Amino acid sequence: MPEVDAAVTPPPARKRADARRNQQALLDAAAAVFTTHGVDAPVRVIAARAGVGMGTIYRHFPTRADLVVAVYRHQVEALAAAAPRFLADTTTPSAALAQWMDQFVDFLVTKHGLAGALRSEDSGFQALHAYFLDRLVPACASLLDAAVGAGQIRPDIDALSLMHAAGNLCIGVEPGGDTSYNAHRMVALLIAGLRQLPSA
Amino acid sequence: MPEVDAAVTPPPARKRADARRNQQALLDAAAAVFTTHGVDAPVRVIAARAGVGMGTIYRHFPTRADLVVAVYRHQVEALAAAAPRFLADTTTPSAALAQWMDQFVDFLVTKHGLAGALRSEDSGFQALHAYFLDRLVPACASLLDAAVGAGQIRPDIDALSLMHAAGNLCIGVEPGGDTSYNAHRMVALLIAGLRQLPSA
DNA sequence: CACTATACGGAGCAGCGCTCCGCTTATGCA
DNA sequence: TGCATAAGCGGAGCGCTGCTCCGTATAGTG
Repeated sequence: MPEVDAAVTPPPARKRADARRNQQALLDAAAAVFTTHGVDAPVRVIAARAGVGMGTIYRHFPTRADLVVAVYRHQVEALAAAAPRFLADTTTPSAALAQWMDQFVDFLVTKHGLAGALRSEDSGFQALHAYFLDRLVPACASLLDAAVGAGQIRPDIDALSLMHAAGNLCIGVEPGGDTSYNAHRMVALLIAGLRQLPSA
Repeated sequence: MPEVDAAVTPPPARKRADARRNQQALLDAAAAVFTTHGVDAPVRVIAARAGVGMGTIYRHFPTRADLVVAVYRHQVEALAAAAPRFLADTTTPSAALAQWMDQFVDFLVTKHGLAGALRSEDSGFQALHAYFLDRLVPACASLLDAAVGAGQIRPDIDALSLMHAAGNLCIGVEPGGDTSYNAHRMVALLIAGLRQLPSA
């Protein structure tokens, strides 16, 4: 059955060279524009920066979410992969949870408007929502379960809600923000609240 | 000095009858449209519902925030006024804070998209932000200070940040939402976290 | 009743997301 | 190397927004 290998790496209908080039150009352009103008930047701007037409951007990334996911995929995967490591390297599961959440907050806060987009009901961001949840909720759940198992935090909360809350707490926060509001501290407070065991 | 009364109720350049009528019609229309389509509803829709033209809506309410504030002013004032009552009627200051916050969450959650709008950096919502902060932060601060004074919660958080966080936790929540996420619970968790005294 | 300050209406402009289709070009084959 | 053709490209254009501007209508006044 040599097809096994072929199935794993099916010469994926290798695209034309210019198509691949444009796709990469779009990713680079989007990454740049997202950091300066946020993930809500006009599509035209991204296309212009990549030096392609409107049609091209929509062919490669049918919805805005597809583009956002493609740009941040690496970082999201890394965050998901970091969860078990945190669990192993940290003294207590609840500390691991807190640290991982801090990483999550860092990620969101440095991405101009991403947290808001994640929250948006706007169709076209659906896929973004789905991808983030799919990758990060299980990672969060593993930490949460460990902490619950160790009796360190109350069991009556699910990972989805926790991620949801943490994400919300990051909305509108800018790295260089001059307000007193601090997303890290708020998420830490939330986790502190989780330590209040219901019976205690 | 009979002018004192005149200063309190200065016959405020009494407007034309049709102007007053239209203003009221706009308020009614906006209230209705906001509840069905959210505070981001197209201006044209509100104008049409009130039976007036585009120009009229912008003359009475130059920015969208002005309209939103006008529609919800009563409820916001009531919320602000309720704070001292909660403090008097509740056994402990921190319980009063929790209950008042619950009221705040109720208010936001039942107002389709208001929490999101409050968070928006969008110019034109600035006034909304300012008004809410101006009315509610002092109310929250009075409860917070009382609780801190009673040694029930940690002192290293300001009312503005707390309101900010609670508001964020309500973003995107719909009253009949079928998700597991519950804004009330999350805000309660946050306050529970506040009970963790820093020294303890 | 006439006159004027006040208010009204909606056409129109600019910016956005997204689609659609005629044109261009890379690629495999002879 | 040259050609046929599928694959890909570009941007004009549509529909929907927020918001402005100015010619028109009318409420209030003497």
